[in-house]
Amino acid sequence: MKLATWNVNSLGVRLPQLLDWLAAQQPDVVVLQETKLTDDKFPQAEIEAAGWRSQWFGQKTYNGVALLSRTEASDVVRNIPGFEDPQARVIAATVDGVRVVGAYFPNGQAPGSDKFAYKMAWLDALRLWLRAELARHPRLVLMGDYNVAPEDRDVFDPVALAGTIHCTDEERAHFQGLLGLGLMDAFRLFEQAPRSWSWWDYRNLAFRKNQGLRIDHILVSQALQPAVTACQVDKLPRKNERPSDHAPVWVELTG
DNA sequence: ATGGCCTTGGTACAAGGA
Repeated sequence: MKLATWNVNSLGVRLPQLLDWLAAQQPDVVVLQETKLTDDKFPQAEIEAAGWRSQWFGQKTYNGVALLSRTEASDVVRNIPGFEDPQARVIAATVDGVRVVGAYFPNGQAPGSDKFAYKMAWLDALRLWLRAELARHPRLVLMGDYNVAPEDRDVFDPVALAGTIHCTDEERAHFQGLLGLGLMDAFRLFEQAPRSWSWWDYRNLAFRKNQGLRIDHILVSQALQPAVTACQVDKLPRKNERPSDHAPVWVELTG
């Protein structure tokens, strides 16, 4: 079973690239972030014609998430239950016995800002909800755009970017809090090339210079960890014409 | 050359992203 996450930075713009990638990679489950589409604009017909079912949850201009699957998804949840949020950031469902949580974590803009405070509150709510979700569904995967670089080795210039957004101690403590629920960073279960990133700024020739951050993650529950056989960032779509600034990340599970 | 952005809404350029 192959599960993937990709921040497409506008599904309206990136749909052809998504369909190409689905055809090439044949994932069983994909979560998307930053679809930037209201629900009436979601391209369900095109995705279904390619062979994937869809669940989606969007809004105008900003945010928006979706969950695509080969088989039908059940028990779909949109956003964090009990956390009032005008922003469409979470979609969760059960697919083939795995609880899949797809999330677009808030950016946070800058430490000390209102948006940073929202990010912290959102992260608190996410962790509380996931604790209960894990009790109900031991086989769980949390994947998406976390907007957190967990360690210095996930940052192209950790000295220059120390304490800046994605790299603050508060954000990293929240990431550790998720690990504290019994989740594992699937990417770090395997030997990886140094300077592996999932996002490169559109500016400054960042992709060509490989100056990026690893902020898109796949965390797997303890019950699933023995089943994980591979986890990789697929840099190829970042080389497309008009790419998303994020690359997809995927994980392979046996069974 | 030692730096160079992209998307949306809306039709100029501000806001947001990371």
